[in-house]
Amino acid sequence: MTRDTRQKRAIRSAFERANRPLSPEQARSEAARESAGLGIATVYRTVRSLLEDGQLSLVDIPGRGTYYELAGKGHHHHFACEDCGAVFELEGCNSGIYDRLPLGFCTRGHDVTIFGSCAGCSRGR
Amino acid sequence: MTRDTRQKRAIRSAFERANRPLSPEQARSEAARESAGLGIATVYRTVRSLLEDGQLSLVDIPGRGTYYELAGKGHHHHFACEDCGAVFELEGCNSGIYDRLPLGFCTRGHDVTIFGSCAGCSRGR
DNA sequence: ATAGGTGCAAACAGTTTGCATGTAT
DNA sequence: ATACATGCAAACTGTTTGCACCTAT
Repeated sequence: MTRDTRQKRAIRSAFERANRPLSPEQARSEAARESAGLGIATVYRTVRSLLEDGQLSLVDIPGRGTYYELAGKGHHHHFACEDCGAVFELEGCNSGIYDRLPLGFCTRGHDVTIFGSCAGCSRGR
Repeated sequence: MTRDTRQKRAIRSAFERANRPLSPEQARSEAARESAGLGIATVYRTVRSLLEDGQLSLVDIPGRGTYYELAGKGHHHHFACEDCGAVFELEGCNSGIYDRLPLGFCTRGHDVTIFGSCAGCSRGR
């Protein structure tokens, strides 16, 4: 039902190569090195089907829009560098986060983004 | 330099009345009760100037876009109800969050959203 | 009177969809 | 051969901007 095309291979391997979240446009330009002329609509369609397949997961960075990353890495959060714009994965999660929920609320998940400067950008500041 | 208009009063008081974050469209329809025919562009312009003034702050809810709330409430986070769509403020912040930053990274802020069911929606489930 | 504010529509960015063509099966 | 996938352009949503008109000062 789903065909193995040059474009899909290129997109999947762009996410495998990058070990951090990519925006649709970043994914397109990375994947285009392997599949010239790749259209952005194909990226969106492929990303969506990989999402539904559980092969990718969605990463929403406040103020920066939607990124995607390889799924299956376990629960973790993200770091957005305010200097160079890159988004990184942070391992693990210290959740004292749920302690203060108001009465009657129940929780199904959470989302944490840390902002600052990455190692490359904070060096020499 | 900044004039006191019916529209601005209506928008500001919409945020004062709501004690939770509002999307631009929610703000428009709330404020329109006090200022009929209010245009969405005016909401965006007013919200932006209130932001710059420090009277509002921006709340980005992953997967749901941009909301705004009255500023000056101290550091806190948000809860997004997956059933009714409402966004709530949560008091305080349990930050063990920074413990795991990779070497060389430095932090300037963070953003936490909790997803689940609010008290109204989880009652009777 | 006049500068700043407003509503409308056009312009934009990001994302989705329709359609004719291309291609894996 | 055929059905799914692709690229392009049009459509959509959320947000911003230009402009003629309006209004607080």
